[in-house]
Amino acid sequence: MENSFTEENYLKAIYKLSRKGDSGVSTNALAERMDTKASSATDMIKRLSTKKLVDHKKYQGVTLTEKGRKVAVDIIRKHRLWEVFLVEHLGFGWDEVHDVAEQLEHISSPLLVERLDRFLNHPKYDPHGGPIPDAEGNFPAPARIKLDELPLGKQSKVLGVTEHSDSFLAYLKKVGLDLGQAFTLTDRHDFDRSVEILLNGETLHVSHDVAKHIFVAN
Amino acid sequence: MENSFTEENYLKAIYKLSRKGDSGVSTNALAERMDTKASSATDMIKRLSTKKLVDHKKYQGVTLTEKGRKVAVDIIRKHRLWEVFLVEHLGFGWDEVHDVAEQLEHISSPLLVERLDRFLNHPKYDPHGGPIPDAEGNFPAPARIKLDELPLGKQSKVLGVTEHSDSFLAYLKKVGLDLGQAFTLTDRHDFDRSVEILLNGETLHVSHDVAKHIFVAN
DNA sequence: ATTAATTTTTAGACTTATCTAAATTTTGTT
DNA sequence: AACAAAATTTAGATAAGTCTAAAAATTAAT
Repeated sequence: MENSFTEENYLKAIYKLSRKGDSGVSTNALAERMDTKASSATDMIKRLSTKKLVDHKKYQGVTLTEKGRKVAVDIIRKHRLWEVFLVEHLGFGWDEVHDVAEQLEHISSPLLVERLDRFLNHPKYDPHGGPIPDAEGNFPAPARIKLDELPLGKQSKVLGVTEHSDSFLAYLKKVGLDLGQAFTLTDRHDFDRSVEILLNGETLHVSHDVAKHIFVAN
Repeated sequence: MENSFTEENYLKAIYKLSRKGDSGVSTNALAERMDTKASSATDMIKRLSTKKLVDHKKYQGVTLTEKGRKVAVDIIRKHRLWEVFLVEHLGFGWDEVHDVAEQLEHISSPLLVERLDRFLNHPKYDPHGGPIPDAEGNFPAPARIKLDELPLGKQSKVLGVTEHSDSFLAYLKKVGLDLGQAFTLTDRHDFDRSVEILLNGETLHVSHDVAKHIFVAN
C-alpha cells in the first residue's frame, strides 16, 4: 500500500491547486502543473481514486479525501523540514534548495522525520516563510497583523477580517481583496493613516478604516 | 541518461558481489542478492549492458565497467555519508540506519553530497567501520597493523602479508588465514609472543614468527 | 562421453506511468 | 436551441521492471 513518488507528486499538486480556487481541481490544471498531458492526469486520477486518496466524478474535477490530504501535507512537511536543514546546516542558498528538497520529500521514514524535526528545533517556517505542518498535519497559526501595521515594501496576503458586515465584505470583493490575495504594501500616508498596495499589477488605495479591519500575513 | 533506483541497486549489488569471488558475478547470485528471479536479473543485465555499465557475455556472468564501478562507488559513498549523519547528528542507533540510508543513497545532487561531506567533516569511515570513498571514488587506505600488535579481544581481518614465500603462503592457506578472513584475537601468550585467534568457530594458535608477517585491520 | 542436474536465457504476460489520437461531454455563443 | 470550442475521457501503444514457464547452455557425475 505504498504510494509511488509520482502519486505523491500528484497529490501534492492537487493539494496546492485546491488552495487557490475553492472547488475541485480540473484535469487540465493538474496536467499543466504536472507538466504532462491531460490523459495522463486522467489515468492518475483514476488510480488515486481507487486508492481512496481523491474523490472524482467524471468531468467534475478532483478533490482530496482526508486520507489524501494527510499524505499531501506530510510531503509538504518533509519538503520544508529538509529545506530548513539544507539552508541552516549545509549552507545552501534559498534558491538552491528546491530541487533537492523535491527529492528528499519522498524519503519514507517517520522516525527520520521526527528526528530531523527535533534536530532542527521544531521550526515553524521554511526558508521561504512557508509554514511547516506538524506531525498531525496541522499548520502553525500564521503570524498575522493588521494591514495598517504592515511595514512599508513588505509582501503579504489577506488572511482574514475583523468586520463582517455585508457592505464591508462587498467592498473588499469589489476591489479584489479576497482571502488569500497576495499584494505588496507600496506606500503609506501618515496624514490619514491610509496605505497603498499593489495587487495584480494595480495600485489600490486603502483607507485606515478599512486597513485596520484586515488581517494580513506578517 | 539518468539511472533508475533499481539500476543503481543492481550496480551496487554487482559491486559488492565482485569483492568476494574474483571473477564475474553469476546471474543466480545477483538474483538472490536482489531478492528476485534469475530472469529479472538477466533482463537487468541486458539493460545495464546496453548502457555500458557492465560487461556481459552470455552464460559468463557480469562485471562492472569503469563507468559502472563509478556509479556503484558513488552510491556507497552517499550511503555511508548519510549513515554518519543519521548516527552522529540525528541520534540513530547503528542498527536503525540501514533502511533509511538505503533510500537516501539515491538522492541525486553532487552539491548536496559535497556539502554533506563537509558538514560531517569529511569522515573516512561510517558507523559500522565501512570505509567511505572520496568524490573521485578512491577508498581510504585501511588502517592496518601487524597481527602481533592487535589488542586482545579485538575483531579483525586479514589484509595482507609481508612475507611472500610459497611455504609461508601455503601455511596460511592450510590454517585458513586467507585474505579478508575475519577473526577475533582471543588470547596472547607473553612467554613466546604467540597469539590465539578464533576463526570460523575454531581456535588457532599463531606463533610470533607468523603473526609479525600478517597485516590485519585495526 | 552420455546422461543428469544446474544455471542461464528466452518467450510471453502483467503493472505503472506515460504518450498520441480519437471520441465524448460540457460549456459558451449566437 | 443548436453549433462551435474547450475540456475530459477512452483506446491503443510504448518503456521499465517484474513474473512464470519453457528452452538452451553449461557443469557435474556416473
